[in-house]
Amino acid sequence: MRRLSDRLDRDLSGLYADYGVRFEPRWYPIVALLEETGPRAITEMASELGLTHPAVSQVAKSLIEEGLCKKRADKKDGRRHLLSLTPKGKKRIEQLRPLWRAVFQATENLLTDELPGLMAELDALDQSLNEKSMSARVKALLPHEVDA
Amino acid sequence: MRRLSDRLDRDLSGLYADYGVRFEPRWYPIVALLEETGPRAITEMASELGLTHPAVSQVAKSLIEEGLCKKRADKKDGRRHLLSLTPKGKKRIEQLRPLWRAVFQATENLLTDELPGLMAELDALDQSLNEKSMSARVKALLPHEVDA
DNA sequence: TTAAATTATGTAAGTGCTTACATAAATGGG
DNA sequence: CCCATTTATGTAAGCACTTACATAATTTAA
Repeated sequence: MRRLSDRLDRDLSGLYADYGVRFEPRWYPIVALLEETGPRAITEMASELGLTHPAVSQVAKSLIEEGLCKKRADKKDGRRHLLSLTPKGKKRIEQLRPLWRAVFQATENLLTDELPGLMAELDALDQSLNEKSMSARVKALLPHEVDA
Repeated sequence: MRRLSDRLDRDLSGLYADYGVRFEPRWYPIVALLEETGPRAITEMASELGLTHPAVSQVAKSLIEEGLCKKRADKKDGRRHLLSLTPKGKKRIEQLRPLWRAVFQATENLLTDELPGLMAELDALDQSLNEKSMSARVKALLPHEVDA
């Protein structure tokens, strides 16, 4: 699974350069989330994207340096910083829209035509691990020499 | 997929410490391969495991420092270094055998009971990408503004 | 009201890989 | 035989995350 996901990432990572628009692949999840839902706090994004907050903080810093995002304090909570898209960020998104559409379409085609059950299986794996972690499963099979 | 594989890795990475045996998770693929097939060269292992040769070289160095492996020149090719298990390495493997068995069993149970189609879908994904890369699929859907 | 506990974010350092670069041995063709 | 090309491995640096640590704001409980 890791090899496959690495493979897909590597395969797609050159597309932005080919497309002639400056954009880092790791920016995508955050930019897409901000476009969809508006200004968000670092930990909110981290939680939703399944990353740690320092990872999001680092990407946020990178996006701010590129001018695609800006940060402001949350009036309701002095600890929080809300990240949002700049006009430049929104314009970059519009430039990339056709590329992202093509990626979605290609993914959709692949899943529909060739891998009809993949998403269901991955969701089921997620659920199964929610119910019982892999390590718990392993430990249940071991002689009682390992702490629970 | 990446989140899931990360999740599984993180979940299992504490098992060695819990089990009370000193072993790094990234050693496993190489140690297992050496046990199964005997002494191997760096690039052979890299190719079979889907890693780059520097990655394997780094793990090899780590294993040698731990005393689990040793390296010798290949008599047939003066460039090649064959990595093999030391007696200490073989002993470490025997210590870990019950844990690895439990991991295999847990995996088997999960695949058989809850995710019967997962491996087939992942194999199919691999095949599909062999036939046509994801970026090629995307580019086929784009207006003709991107180099083929 | 105050202090302890919790939560938000930044920074530093580590991890496990990758790509880039370098050197040397082997191979193949003229 | 000689040389250009290919192949094997090591080292350096980069990448995208993680964990650890630190500071500060907010919340909760006494």
